[in-house]
Amino acid sequence: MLDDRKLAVLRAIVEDYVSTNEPVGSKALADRHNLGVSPATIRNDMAALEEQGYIAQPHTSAGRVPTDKGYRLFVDRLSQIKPMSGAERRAIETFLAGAVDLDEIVMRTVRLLAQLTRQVAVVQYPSLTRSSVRHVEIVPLAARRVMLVLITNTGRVEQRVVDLPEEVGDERIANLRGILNGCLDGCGLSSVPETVADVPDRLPPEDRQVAATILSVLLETLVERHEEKIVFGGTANLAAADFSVGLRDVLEALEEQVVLIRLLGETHGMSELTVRIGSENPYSGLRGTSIVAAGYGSGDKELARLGVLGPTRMDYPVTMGAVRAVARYVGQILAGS
Amino acid sequence: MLDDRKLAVLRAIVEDYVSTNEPVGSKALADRHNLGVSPATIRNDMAALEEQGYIAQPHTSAGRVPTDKGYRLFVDRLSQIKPMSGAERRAIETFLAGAVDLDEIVMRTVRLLAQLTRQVAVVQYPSLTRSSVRHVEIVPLAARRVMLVLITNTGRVEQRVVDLPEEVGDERIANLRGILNGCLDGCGLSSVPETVADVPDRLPPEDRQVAATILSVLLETLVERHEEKIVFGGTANLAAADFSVGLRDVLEALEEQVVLIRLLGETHGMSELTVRIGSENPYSGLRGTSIVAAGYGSGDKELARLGVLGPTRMDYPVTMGAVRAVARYVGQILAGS
DNA sequence: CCTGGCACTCTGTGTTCCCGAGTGCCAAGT
DNA sequence: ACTTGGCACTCGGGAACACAGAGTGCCAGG
Repeated sequence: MLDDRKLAVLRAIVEDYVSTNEPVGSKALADRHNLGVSPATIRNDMAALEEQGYIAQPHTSAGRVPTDKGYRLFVDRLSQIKPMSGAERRAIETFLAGAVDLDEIVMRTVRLLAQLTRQVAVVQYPSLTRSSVRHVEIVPLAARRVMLVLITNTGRVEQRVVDLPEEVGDERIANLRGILNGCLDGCGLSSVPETVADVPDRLPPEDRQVAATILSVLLETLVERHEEKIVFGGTANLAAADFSVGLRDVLEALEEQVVLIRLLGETHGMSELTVRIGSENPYSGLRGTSIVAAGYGSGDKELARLGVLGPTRMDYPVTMGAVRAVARYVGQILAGS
Repeated sequence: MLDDRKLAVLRAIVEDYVSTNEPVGSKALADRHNLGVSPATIRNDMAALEEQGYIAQPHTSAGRVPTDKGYRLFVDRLSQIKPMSGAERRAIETFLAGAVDLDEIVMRTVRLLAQLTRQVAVVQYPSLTRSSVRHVEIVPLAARRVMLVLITNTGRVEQRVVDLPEEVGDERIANLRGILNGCLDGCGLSSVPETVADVPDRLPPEDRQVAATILSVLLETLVERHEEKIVFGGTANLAAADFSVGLRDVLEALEEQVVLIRLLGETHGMSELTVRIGSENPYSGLRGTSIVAAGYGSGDKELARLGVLGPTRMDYPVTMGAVRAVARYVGQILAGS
């Protein structure tokens, strides 16, 4: 059905179209790639490819353009991820290593991805639910007010101010803090609720009310922040890539956390690249854009995802290489800090 | 030089141009506003206004368009800030009040501003340098590693991991924490360096090395984060306002923290609105855009600034009203939390 | 099954033309 | 002295049109 030459033609079409941004005709193909056959033959192949929906012509008697289906085949079978050069790798490593805290790691990652791919970068903060407790701190602020600080093993810090029902002295706070850290240290965040369930019972009766208040805020924090935090950058690259579809929709989508999360997609296993091409992706405003995403994490646990978003007409091999490389290095940095 | 009627004509031109986005001619002016004079008279006035640089015509025999100078005069003398309606105020208040921590306050403020003004919103985090210490926490993470957490009175939290030169037991940490909080509580961040200068001397000799390490990180945090944090949102509104100048430049400027900071401008006193029109602003990529900014803070101290950025052709009275209102409410929320 | 040739079909571009909005100026009116 | 109507002029932008060029599909011959 699709012999090797037809596939080669498709590959050539994708590559040329990506680099020239113009519909590509049979003659140009014969010239620029040495396929060893004449334009007429290529035309026949193109007719077959079009027949099966891999390419299309914008108007009669214009060159051909890959369809989403065509890109899909290209990504799955015709292209090879282009690895980063040694110099690039070192640059990535040193750039990321300069970060002092999680916020900065994430921020730098966004910049790096945007710059490497010349596209919009999207990075999700390491998931709260999949990480574990490193420390819980209760800081007295006023007589009846404390600040609850939760530090995870990924370096993420959540803080919340809690108003207490009564005045509580420092030593009682210290006691509660000790108990909490005792039972929560290293505890996976998803199992925090059951772990702390019996804490009030272990306290003297007069402290239970206070403990319950603090615990409820703690649990609330976990739940509310299940809504994962995502940042993006490099939108200036959108303006350069003259978008077929209005980029207003794209910008709107980017500002919708919910959409963004769904875009990065479900977990598909560590360092596994997910590519969503044009209409494959779940949000209608993003027809005409593709997403290349990967999971990252420390060790073998995927903590979150990152990726880039760009026009369907993008250089997939290079983009995929960059995303994969960045995902790996971020994982390393995270594990090392 | 500029009698009342000429000013009225200028005002009418600005208003019409803002609402229609088309050069406005003498006839249209006479029709839409009852200036009580004929188009011919208006033409004379327009000639005078053009002579003095308040308006210009894009091409010969087209209508007139306000120049930056024209907008400036309009803002300074011809317009009145449009206050928010009661309903809008209540909406702002409740929307902001729902935030649980500083990050969320800032994020919500950005959304709010963007939505109210249909422009790009820019919000600076409350300045570290102008706020004061609420609490310093030192959390042991491992034998030779602690996390330093700095909480300011504006709710901002900075954390940093510190590697210690030697193992330090919990009680020594607690001691240091006590001393730090004792002398830093309520201390303005800018005076932290001198305040902690003598802390090592007050410690037993064996702790001095550790204290010095921690203090140096603390000071470093203050300095590094002097680079203020700024977030923005509502870029989708840029696409709607068909920008004369390429919006690529605008997006680029927005992603440059440094530029953004300069855009919001210097302190001009609390709740004072700063308007930068087109070429008045310091970054060449933003010709054709105006910035409306205001300071906000709790009490009478300006902590940071916020504002919006949009095309020069914007509805200044409404925008200024929205920015001022939001700045006030954010200040209130901040003071109350 | 490949290839060269050929007729056909479009799009995009350049040209021309013309309409209309808007101006500047002038002379007359108040 | 200012306002007003009249008038000639200018220029941008849209419509109509023609045309070159790129690209295609098909066919007959190798």
